[in-house]
Amino acid sequence: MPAIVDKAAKRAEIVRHAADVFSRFGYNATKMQDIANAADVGKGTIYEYVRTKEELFLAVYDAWMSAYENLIRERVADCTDPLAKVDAIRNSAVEFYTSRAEQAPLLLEFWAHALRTDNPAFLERINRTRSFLRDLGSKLTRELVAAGWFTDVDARSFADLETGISDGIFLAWVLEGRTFPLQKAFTFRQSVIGLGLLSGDARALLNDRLNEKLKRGI
Amino acid sequence: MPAIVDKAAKRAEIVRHAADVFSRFGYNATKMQDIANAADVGKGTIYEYVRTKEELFLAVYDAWMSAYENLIRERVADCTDPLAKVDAIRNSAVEFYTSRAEQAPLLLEFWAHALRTDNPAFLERINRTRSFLRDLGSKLTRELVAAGWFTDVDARSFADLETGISDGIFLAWVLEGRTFPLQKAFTFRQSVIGLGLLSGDARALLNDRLNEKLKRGI
Amino acid sequence: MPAIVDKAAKRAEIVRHAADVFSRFGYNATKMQDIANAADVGKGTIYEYVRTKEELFLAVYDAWMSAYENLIRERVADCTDPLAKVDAIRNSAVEFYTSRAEQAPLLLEFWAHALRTDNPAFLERINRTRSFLRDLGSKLTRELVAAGWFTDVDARSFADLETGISDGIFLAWVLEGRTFPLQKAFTFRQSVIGLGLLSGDARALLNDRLNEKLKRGI
Amino acid sequence: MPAIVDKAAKRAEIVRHAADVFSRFGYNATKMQDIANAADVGKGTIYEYVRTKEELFLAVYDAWMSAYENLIRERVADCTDPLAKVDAIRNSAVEFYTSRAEQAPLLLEFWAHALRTDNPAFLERINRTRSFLRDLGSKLTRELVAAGWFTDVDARSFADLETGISDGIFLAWVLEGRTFPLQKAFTFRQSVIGLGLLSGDARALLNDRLNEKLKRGI
DNA sequence: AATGAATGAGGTTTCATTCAT
DNA sequence: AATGAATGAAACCTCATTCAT
Repeated sequence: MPAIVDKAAKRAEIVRHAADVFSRFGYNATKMQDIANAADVGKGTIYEYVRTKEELFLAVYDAWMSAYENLIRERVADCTDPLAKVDAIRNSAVEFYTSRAEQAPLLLEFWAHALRTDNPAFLERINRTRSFLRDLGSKLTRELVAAGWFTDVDARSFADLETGISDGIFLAWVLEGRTFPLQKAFTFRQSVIGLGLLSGDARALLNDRLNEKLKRGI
Repeated sequence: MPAIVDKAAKRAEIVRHAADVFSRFGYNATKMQDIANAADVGKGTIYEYVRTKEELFLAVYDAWMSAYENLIRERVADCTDPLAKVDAIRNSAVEFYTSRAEQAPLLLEFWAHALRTDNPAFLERINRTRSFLRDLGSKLTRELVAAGWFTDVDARSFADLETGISDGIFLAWVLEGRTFPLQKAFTFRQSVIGLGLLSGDARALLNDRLNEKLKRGI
Repeated sequence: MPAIVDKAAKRAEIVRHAADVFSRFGYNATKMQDIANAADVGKGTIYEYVRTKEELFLAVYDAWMSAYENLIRERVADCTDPLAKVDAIRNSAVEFYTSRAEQAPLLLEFWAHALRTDNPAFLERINRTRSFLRDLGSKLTRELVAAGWFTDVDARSFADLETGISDGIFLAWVLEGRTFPLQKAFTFRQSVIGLGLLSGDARALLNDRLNEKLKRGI
Repeated sequence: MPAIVDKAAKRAEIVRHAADVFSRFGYNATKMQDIANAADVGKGTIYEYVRTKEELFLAVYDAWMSAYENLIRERVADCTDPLAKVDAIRNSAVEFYTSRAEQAPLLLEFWAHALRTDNPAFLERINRTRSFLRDLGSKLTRELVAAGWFTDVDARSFADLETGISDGIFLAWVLEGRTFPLQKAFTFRQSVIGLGLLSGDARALLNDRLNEKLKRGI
């Protein structure tokens, strides 16, 4: 009886180990041999599942971002209330990055690499997630505006701003050695943003609590 | 009589050319020979002014960030009004990054590199600028609060958030191929943030204009 | 079924070619590419069997000295008479060096290198052969004293002196461009030494023959 | 008034410092800059007195060997008795090498280099000292034979053997890290040789003392 | 399918030497 | 005479990828 594992499963296994090694040593310092050792396969075997080291790098990023998107999708699907969806997205981001704290620097390497390689698949994959977040954010923003929670705002611009802010906080978190709690930074940010966008009625309801958070800081 | 150009000037000259070549091809793809050619010196000459390729990379970043800090310092010094200072900082950032659009991807590479190299000077240099921005931002935030423009807010947290947002917008701008005007993104961001932090009086004064901007988007 | 040539055999093959090239051009002038060409393998292949050029140099010396020790061991094992053993050792040395005349200068380079490198393995390897010769020489000297051939002499000191003399003659031979027959120098040396150590009885037996040789010279 | 030091004196000064640095680091590891620093002159200045690094190496060796020859010449000139001259030569060698123990490894490097370089001046310089020793030794041997101290022996062969033995002992001394007293090894060697060459009458005179030394060893 | 031996292009850095001042 | 800035040839070693088994 042949082994039941199919090609896709073995590829995923290799990618998983590659993620591990890349995370630890960085893309450049990682040798294909290291990955082969980690995955407990021969060096040549990797090339049965992946064309180049670069493709492996892309596969690692793809796996992460797919997991990220799925996490958000699931969490958001569990909510009916748009405000709860906002919380779900924020929490997903915090959880995801926190749980992958060790891998975080690799994301920066990935972005840097994407800007230099000839292979367009890198920027494409990055933008797939950006689109996902932009569409989700836009839709949600429109819901919040429609529900009267938000001032009338350009949904697309606001969604992009939100994504940018998340990335910026993440960047600071990585560059400062992950020395502050991501959770708090995201909460603080939400207070600042929320207070700005809240309509008169919503503001009357939440003003005190948000102002208190602003004052307290991270 | 000594030569007219001193060592420091020649070093700066080499760094200038290195910045050029690094920007075009990226750190890894750039060969020392390329830089030597660009600077019209022998390959060995570079090593009279710089110990390693890495040190040259650091020197390039240092030159940029020093210029960036000086630009902000000068612009801010020209203002008396705290709100004008806020504009000055924002404009400095926009101008700086816009004028160095071609070099922008290199900044990402630098950050990625800083997280992987053993040389602590990289993260140290990064954090020098972060500290500068944090201190300046904190001071300004406190002025704005004291002047009654801002709600009472934790100055340090807010300054960090602002820096993070700027970086995040910059990141999006770079990753999306600099296809949107940085200026507009910064302005939109300021509207969102401003609206949130404005006190009642300030809000009454500016509400309509800011709301209009929020609605318009980038 | 595995390949017929195992790693050790291929390594030995590479070392053999390295010995060749090193001998011809010297350690410093030899490029790894030269060795690769000689061995008809890729440059990288060498590094599959050897970590550095230095290690290759050591391997060459090790191969030679191991062969040298083995030659002496075998020749001595074939003798029962202690005087025959003395001849066997002398002849081994002469044969070995004569058959490797072209390689001789490399031995000097090896010694010089051993004194400068940080790698202690070089001096260790040298001293392994020295110990071998010292032990063998000491044992033989004691046999000759016991058998009444030699005056009572400190065996260890004498063995060391003998090794030193051999090296000295070898050195002269190399530095003078191998222009005199090693064989004759060794024989002359033995006459001088022999005459000195021979006990009264032994001297009476051999005096005329040895004196004749002394008078004749090399 | 110009400085009184002439070119030759300054050259000697540079060579002196070069000897120092070469001795410490070895020929290859020594950089011209190191020598310039040690001599407290500019790098270019060295080239006013010496054509190449190799020539400097030769000059260092030449200075040493000239001093060595002169030492022997003077010591021998002080003796009338041929046996005293033998002692003088031996003592000169021991003193010279002992006083330059730190420089000893460089001699090996010099020999190795001489065998590889295209420049014939290296081997020529080596052989000048060898000739000096050979001539001196031959002459002395003939004196000792004539005076009845030595058995009739081929003077040239014996002188060469003696030089070889000295070099061999020196070699052992260097390779074993100068861990034994050169003096004792030379004395022991003389006992062995002396006992062999001494004529019947001389032997009768010295036999007991030499045999005692043989038994004692180094 | 799995392997790992073989490959060789590629790049940073060193350092002896030159020469304009 | 003295200098030291400039030079560029030179060489070790790495490592992604291939391919015969």
